[in-house]
Amino acid sequence: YKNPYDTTLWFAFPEWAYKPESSPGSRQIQLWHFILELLRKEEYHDVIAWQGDYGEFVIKDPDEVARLWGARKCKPQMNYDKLSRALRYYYNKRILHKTKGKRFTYKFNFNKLVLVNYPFIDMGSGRGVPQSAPPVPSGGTHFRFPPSTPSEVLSSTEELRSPGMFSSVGRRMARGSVSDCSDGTSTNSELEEAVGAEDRVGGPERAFRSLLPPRMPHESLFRVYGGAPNPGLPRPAPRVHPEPLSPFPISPLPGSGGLLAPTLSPALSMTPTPHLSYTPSPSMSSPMLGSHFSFNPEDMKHYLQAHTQSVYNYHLSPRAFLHYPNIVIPQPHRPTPEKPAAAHHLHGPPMPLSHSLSQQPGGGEEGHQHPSPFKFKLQPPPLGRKQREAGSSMAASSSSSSSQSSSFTGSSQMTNSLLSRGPPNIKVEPISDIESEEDVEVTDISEDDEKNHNDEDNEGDIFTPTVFKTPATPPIAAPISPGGTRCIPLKLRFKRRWSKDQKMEADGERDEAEDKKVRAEGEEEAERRGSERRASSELQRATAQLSLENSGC
DNA sequence: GTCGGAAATA
DNA sequence: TATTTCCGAC
Repeated sequence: YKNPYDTTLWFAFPEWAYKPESSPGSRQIQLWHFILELLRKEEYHDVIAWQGDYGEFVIKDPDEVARLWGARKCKPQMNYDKLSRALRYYYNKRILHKTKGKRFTYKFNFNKLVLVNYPFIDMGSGRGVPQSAPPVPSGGTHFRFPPSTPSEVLSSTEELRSPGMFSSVGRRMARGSVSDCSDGTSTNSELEEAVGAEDRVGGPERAFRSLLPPRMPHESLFRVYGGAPNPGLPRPAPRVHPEPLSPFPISPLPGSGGLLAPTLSPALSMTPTPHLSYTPSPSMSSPMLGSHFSFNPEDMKHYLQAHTQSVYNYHLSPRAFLHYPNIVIPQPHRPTPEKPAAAHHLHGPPMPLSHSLSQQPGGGEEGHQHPSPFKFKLQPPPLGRKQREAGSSMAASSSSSSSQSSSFTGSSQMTNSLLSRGPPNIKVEPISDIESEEDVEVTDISEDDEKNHNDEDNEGDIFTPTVFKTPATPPIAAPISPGGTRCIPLKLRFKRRWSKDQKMEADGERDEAEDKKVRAEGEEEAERRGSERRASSELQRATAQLSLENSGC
């Protein structure tokens, strides 16, 4: 799958990230996205709401949730039994786990998942928000799902147009987003009903508010995630009004940033280099988002605090913190000369750690030349199931480490291994540790572990922020590729690294994905300009297509 | 209520 | 691939 809108910006992301399915606003919304969507809307608080611990939510009205889900998926026969089965599948993926002893209560493994991808997500909009919910968890990588579908784009567009406003119409639409069959076929009636009920529930403010984490000052949040790498640079003031319609306050859509105002994006224009490395998606740089991450001390401070809190909340081991400082924004080794300078600015916020980053301090990669404390690394695409299986077998046979790496850390380890694999095995923490730390509430860790070891890596870790998983002792590995990476263009480097990994991992699919990435990267540079220009047209196109997509069930 | 295997589905 | 569907077990 390729992002039709902007090939340049997503070079660094794993293939899966670009799949429409991974995109919150996409037509093929995934259940967890949907749940998140409901959770952040006040209208549905009677049906499902955050409760208890950070990331924990209760389905107050299972039937209703099922109905909504069924409506969204155009599965009128949906019921809680089925929905819950789908939820249970998330256990293995580590997207969620069950809170034992509490009926209809589940908990997101935000640390690995949502936070990273949706740093802005509202964990408890207001009431009942788990204090523990780390508002800015990972901050991570700024990774955002690229807008894959026109619908997403549309939503983003709408956000711009009517930010924060909830007219009845708006609400309806919002609702529609939640449970919309798109073409309004059979499920509409239900939707309508719900809408009516919901309408009164929350005003615009609420919706708005809900976007922000309860404890995080808006300012800090926005800033934190802002895309302006340079503190000194002017930040686009525009603050985005998160749209209630979209599940995520800031949609990752390129549409928002890349499409709408690509040129404006600070990241792009101002810091070409960094943006390559650390700005995975256009959204980050998008001005409209207004949420640009800045690395200035204040922001960093906020960010760190938030993150720290979240870590503690998760019962993560302090080790996690150790890595923060190490996180570095990946400096794209762009052949470009400017890069170094830009790199400095980015101190990374303690970013997130997320999948895209690596924790290696020394990473040798690049960034290190600079004092900048943070480094980012790109995470390789998650292994596919095929790979998993294959990998497991391979791993078992080929390397001891592989098993662990594959299973457990997907992100962190993978990253390490792939990107900076000096030493072939980078392993780090035993899975058990990790899990215990991560899954604070998980009841069946043991079970999880077993299963997860295999599955986990692939899927669960996909979302996992590296930081959390970061091994206490990151492999210091080989920061630099044998070939004197520094001089080598980013593209080549990645390619080489990946190639290496591939060889080691022998992964067919993955390879392809990686190759694509590589290409994307390459293209990126070449096309970047074009893409920006293209963006507007793309947007239009996307919008136009929206109608088509909406017709579906 | 919850779990998870198995097969079907798109 | 991500559920959806069905269902037996605890």
